[in-house]
Amino acid sequence: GSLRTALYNYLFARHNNGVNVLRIEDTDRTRLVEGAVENLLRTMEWAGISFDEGPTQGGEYGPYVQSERTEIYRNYADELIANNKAYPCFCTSERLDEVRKAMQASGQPPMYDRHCRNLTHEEVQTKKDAGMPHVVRLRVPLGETITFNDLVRGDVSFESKTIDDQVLLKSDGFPTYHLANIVDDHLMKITHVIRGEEWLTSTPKHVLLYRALGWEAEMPKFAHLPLLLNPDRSKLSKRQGDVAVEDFKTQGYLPDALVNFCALLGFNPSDAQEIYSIEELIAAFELDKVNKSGAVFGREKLDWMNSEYIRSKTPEELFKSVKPLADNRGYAVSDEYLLKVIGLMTERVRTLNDFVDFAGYFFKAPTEFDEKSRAKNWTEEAKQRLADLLVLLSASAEWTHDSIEQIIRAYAESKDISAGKLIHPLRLSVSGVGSGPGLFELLEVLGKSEVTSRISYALEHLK
RNA sequence: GGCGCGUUCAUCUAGCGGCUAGGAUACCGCCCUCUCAAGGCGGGUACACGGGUUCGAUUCCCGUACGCGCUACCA
Repeated sequence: GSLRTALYNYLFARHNNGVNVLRIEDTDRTRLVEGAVENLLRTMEWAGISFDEGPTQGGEYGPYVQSERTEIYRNYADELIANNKAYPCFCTSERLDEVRKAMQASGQPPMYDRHCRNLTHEEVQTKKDAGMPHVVRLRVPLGETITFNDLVRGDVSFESKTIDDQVLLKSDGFPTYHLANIVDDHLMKITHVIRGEEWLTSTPKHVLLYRALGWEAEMPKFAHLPLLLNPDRSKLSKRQGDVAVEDFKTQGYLPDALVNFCALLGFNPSDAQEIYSIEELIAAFELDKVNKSGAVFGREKLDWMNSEYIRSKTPEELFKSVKPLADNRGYAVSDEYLLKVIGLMTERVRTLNDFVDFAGYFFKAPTEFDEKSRAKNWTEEAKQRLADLLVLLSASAEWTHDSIEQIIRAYAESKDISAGKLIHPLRLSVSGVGSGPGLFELLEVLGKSEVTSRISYALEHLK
């Protein structure tokens, strides 16, 4: 989901010759994860999403990491209090919990009861002097209708009485998302905020904040993207399978394919084309072509698209991605050999991993054999013929798919049987499975000595 | 519960008052064929429901149902 959001921001910025800004919103100290930023940066780079301003590239409006900007937020919080737009709140989280429970029990929406909203200066001072921890809350005006225009959804309205007196500054001195976001968007001269739909109901709070700070005129435009959904239509989450971007990488998906696929989840340039280069996506991207309803992240179409991208590449291009996978599995083969395997398998795989997982027989002689094919093809008669063929193949001076085919077809003709009667058992004996690339090509790539030894092994061990 | 957003094939979607409702994935069948894959051809499946507005609604309006999101000192 985050990848898709980042992608749309990127596409929108590039389409409009704008500036794509990366800001690290790390204001929750309880959820800090070691290396998360580096991981994010790596992921974005892999996906081909670049930024013009941010923690690594810098920019006019830095720092781009919120935890380095706490002073700024505190100053604005103070300003808001001074202007009576916000107020300190000394309620403990225990009290807040009780209030919420009580309201829920009586059928009320669980909101803050605004207990500290009207504290006098003296009361505030006394509590501060006593060292009581406090937060800063937005003084939400009562009885107003807040309307804003969303670039995806049109006008959206909320009644201010349904909006909580949002916490802006936490008791640890860090801002919440709401304060930090508005302050930074303003200071960094953000023109467009493109984010997930889960933020839609927070937006009136943000509008109120812009007003309270006197910035409403320069408020950015909002675009709330439809959510990406699990197959059960709940918000896409890691709890239901591997959906972190790194997981797709390790599962052998090409970044271009993932990006292409994600781009088309919620956006469509409105013709029949499915495969889009990033340049085409940038050229076609318009916010008003973005859908309003959530999209199920379906794996089948991604698989298809990935196979399309794989097929569009040459063996040489695929080599550098496949080689490490082969190495990882301990398959010590020459580059030349691996290149040939890739050539034979390209149109049969859906992911990069399939090159090595799906066709292990290229790297290791089979010791187990597909039962279905065995039952069907491994007859006494077939074994007899394979023994003959083994002799013929061993005697062959040439070893190309053409020469192999000639030998096999000639033998079939001499026995007055169809070539299939030889091909199927032969495939089973050398690959252990009943399907795969054309047999003659397969035998050529495997090489003469490997083929003859595998046939011998099968003849001896396969009953 | 409250508030908000949404609703075209199983899935991703096209459609922006008049179409036999189009494409893609998946699925099924046929062709090709040594198998698989690819490719070619063909097939089935959708406008949530009820009211309006209109000569005419998938399209505009209202309601209902359903789904999802938010409702934290998380983002």
